[in-house]
Amino acid sequence: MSAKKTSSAPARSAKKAAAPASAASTDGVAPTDTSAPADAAEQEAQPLFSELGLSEPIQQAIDEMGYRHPTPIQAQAIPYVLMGRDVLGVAQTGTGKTASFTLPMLEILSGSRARARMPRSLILEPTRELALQVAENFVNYGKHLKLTHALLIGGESMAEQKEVLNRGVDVLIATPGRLIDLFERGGLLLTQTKLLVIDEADRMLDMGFIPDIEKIVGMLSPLRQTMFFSATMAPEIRRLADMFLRNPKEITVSRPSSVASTIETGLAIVDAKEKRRALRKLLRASDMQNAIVFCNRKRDVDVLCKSLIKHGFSAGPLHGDLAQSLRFSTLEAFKSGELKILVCSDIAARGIDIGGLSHVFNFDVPFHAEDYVHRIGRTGRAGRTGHAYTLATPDEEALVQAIEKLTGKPIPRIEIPGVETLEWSDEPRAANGRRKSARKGNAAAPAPQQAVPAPPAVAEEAIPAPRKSRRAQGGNAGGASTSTRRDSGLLPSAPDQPVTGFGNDVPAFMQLPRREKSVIPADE
DNA sequence: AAAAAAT
Repeated sequence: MSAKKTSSAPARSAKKAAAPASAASTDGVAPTDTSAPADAAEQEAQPLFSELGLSEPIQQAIDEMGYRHPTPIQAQAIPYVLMGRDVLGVAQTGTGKTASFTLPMLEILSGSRARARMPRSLILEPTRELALQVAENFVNYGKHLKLTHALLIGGESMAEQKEVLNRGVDVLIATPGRLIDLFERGGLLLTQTKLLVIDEADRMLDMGFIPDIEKIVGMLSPLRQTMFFSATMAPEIRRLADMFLRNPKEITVSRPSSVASTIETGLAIVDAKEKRRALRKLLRASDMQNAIVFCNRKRDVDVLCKSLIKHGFSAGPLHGDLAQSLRFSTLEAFKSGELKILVCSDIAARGIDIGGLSHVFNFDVPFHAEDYVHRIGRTGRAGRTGHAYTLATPDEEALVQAIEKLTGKPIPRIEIPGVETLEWSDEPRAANGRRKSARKGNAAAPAPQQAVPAPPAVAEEAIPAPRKSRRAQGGNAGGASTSTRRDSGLLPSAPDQPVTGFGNDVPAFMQLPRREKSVIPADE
């Protein structure tokens, strides 16, 4: 999204506060070579939006937003989407991914009008914030078109959303939960939805949304065009793509800039009780424009944010337990520059695109190493130098090692003046407590299972046996009328299926419920 | 362990 991003920052700054317009590559497109000077001849060689086949109203909106050159994923994906092809995009936020589907979708949809309750296109996003971001994109690029959109997300009045749906929308942007909810209440028909976007598929997977997504895709016509985006192509994601897409054009774009070259990192080991003070020192020491501070827990977000405000910082909280209206207004205030510090959970670790972020602070070391990469990836975009500092406590060596192993390089240790720097502790720490319960589990598991009277092999065969015998009964010509009726209602068919195994004569002990669960001592 | 998403 470098073209989009770099020009969106000044656009915002015009509205509100000062975003540093220091970017060397202000008009930059291909982020692959950030060191190259913005040479005039080179610029000529870059593709132009006007060559992509978008119609006048859309082109005009692009012009007005100050973009001339598409990013690599935009240049590659837009023509294929316009052709009606499915697209599999391996790209993350920061590459211009969103516009690579919103622009051609607007083009395709601009031909006709929506009908009541039947959205013509659907975009699935993992978080509400991302859904809002996509909606903004539609508003911006679609301002010279008469297309309607609806944002279908949780935490907001359903009545209003239903109202909009009833009038008919061209674009439906949704998080999975609310969409399914509304569908099940009958407020929505997806049979006419011929364009589908599944965004951030890898994150949907992490968040356990895939069953929901499968359900939603099942509501759509198989005669649809699908665009599927993911930052990674793990085997599981590949499997999903194969399931949802037909003959897709696969487009892979690399990260806008390598993390290493544009992000200056640092890590300080401090006492847990000193973390808030250490963070304040860091915040005051750095020439910070705006910063995100990540915490691992929602309640720590609240506590830390309050503390920062008390110490005179311009800070606002963001996590999933806050009211939706507050989530959006806080994010807006941060984007506009009104708020300098966003204290948040991992809700904002991925995807959210905030231009010109100068600093990221990890108040806690993230539990998963990949989250570290996602978190610090919020800064150092578009060729600018970003800063990412992490506070660790002495017992978090393992977490930090995991990060350093993943990124392939150590995080330079830093000292914070006035705060004592500690060493990693060599105490076995929490592992002790866990080993205790593990031992308990290991010792408990085999013994009670052997205590179950029937050997497992027999017990498993015993399960289908009663069903078979009942089925055989139902097939009996002169069976009792009541049981015949009941059985014919319960059992699918094949009354003449041959009786196997024990037939009607099932030994009584085998019909007893299996007991092994109750045998395991409940001492946890 | 935590976070996200439906009420």
